[in-house]
Amino acid sequence: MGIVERKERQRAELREQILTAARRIVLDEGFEALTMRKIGDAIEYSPATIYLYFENREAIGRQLCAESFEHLIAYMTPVGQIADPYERLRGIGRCYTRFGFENPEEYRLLFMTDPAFMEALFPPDNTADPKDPGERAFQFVVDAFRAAQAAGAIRPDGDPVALAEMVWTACHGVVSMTLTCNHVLETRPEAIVDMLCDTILRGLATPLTSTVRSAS
Amino acid sequence: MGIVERKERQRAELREQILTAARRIVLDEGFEALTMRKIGDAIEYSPATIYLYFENREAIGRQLCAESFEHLIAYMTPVGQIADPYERLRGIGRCYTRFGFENPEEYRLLFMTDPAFMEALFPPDNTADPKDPGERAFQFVVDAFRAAQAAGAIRPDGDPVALAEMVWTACHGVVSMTLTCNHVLETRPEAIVDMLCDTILRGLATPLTSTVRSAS
DNA sequence: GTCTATAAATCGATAGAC
DNA sequence: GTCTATCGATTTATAGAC
Repeated sequence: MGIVERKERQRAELREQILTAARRIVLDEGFEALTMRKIGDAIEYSPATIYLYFENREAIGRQLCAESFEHLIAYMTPVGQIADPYERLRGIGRCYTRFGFENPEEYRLLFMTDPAFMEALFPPDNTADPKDPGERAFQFVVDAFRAAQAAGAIRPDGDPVALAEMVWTACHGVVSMTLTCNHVLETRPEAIVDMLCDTILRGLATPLTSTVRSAS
Repeated sequence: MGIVERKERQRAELREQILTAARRIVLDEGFEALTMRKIGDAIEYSPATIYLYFENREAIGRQLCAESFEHLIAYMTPVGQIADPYERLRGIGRCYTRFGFENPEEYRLLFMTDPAFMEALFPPDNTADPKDPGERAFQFVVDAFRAAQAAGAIRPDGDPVALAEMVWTACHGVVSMTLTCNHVLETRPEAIVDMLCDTILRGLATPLTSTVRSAS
């Protein structure tokens, strides 16, 4: 409880104020609308001061990105409670897309902006370090597929990693298309997601002999 | 062959030069890198001159967008030759995504930029005018689903429009995720597309009774 | 630690000379 | 029809006073 501690505390507080102001701007107007001047106005400090707390604008973006990723994970964690592997996979698709629909600017920042921020979440090279938050969350989906295969809910062939990337990209498509070209889709986005997950899971559950076309 | 005609010809030529220069910039560096100054430098005219041929930067973007859409349609038309409705649907997914992979900046301009350009392709309100190029191309996919249903290749229930939007958004997901976060996906994008189309079509072909879970 | 002031670089768009 | 010149408004980031 000395002077040094107080200074550190105050420094951390202002840093948090900067992030809070930046988060509000990004959530309201998108990342490209985030400027040092706006942050300075919001926290009632000169723009120059911000550079004493963050290297540059990108560093703020990276930090916001990491926090938004935690937000996404918070959306997904309840799915872990679902025992039925088939329903768990459906829940993953639903929760992931719901995060996007309900937090459009956060989703934009995470997955629709320059990949520079993503790289902070995923390993820069192919280390696949399980400590990376992105890798950890993705592994959750992979495990769900593995469990579904083990339980016989879906076909045992097929690389779980590839399957996870397949549903991830497909779900991303519904969200990103909805966010970019809102009024173009005639069908309700949530209905598309449900149809998509159902169709994919049914396609994976199908015994190979039951398809209409067997050859040619 | 009078003076008036020559002037009109020259005017059209310069207009085309502007578009060619703009197209090259957008294809190389993306739409946000397109500036009137760069165009002026490229065609060796003052930036001010460009405003005599296009209202503003957005008008150039709209024109480029329309041309890129024709490019996309050129990728898709060969699929019309495929008689087998099941294979035609697979071909649609493959050709659509191939356009995106091979023409990333055009794809970005069409489907990953401000919706202002899309609106030039799709009806501004819900008129669904079949003359709109976007509506026309989308109808092509809808018709493919209708044909597949009629031929018994996929289940007869399910709105063809919703099905078309489902595969469209799913394919869009693979392309946009690949373009935005290239190195994040472990699986080859083309492999994801194939797996996705196969799985979806198999899911649609499945008789309802053959799924693993029948109730609960 | 914070500020003012400013550098240095953009940009879109326009007025007016020629 | 084209140009020069410029307005006016951005931006990020920094130098240096206090």
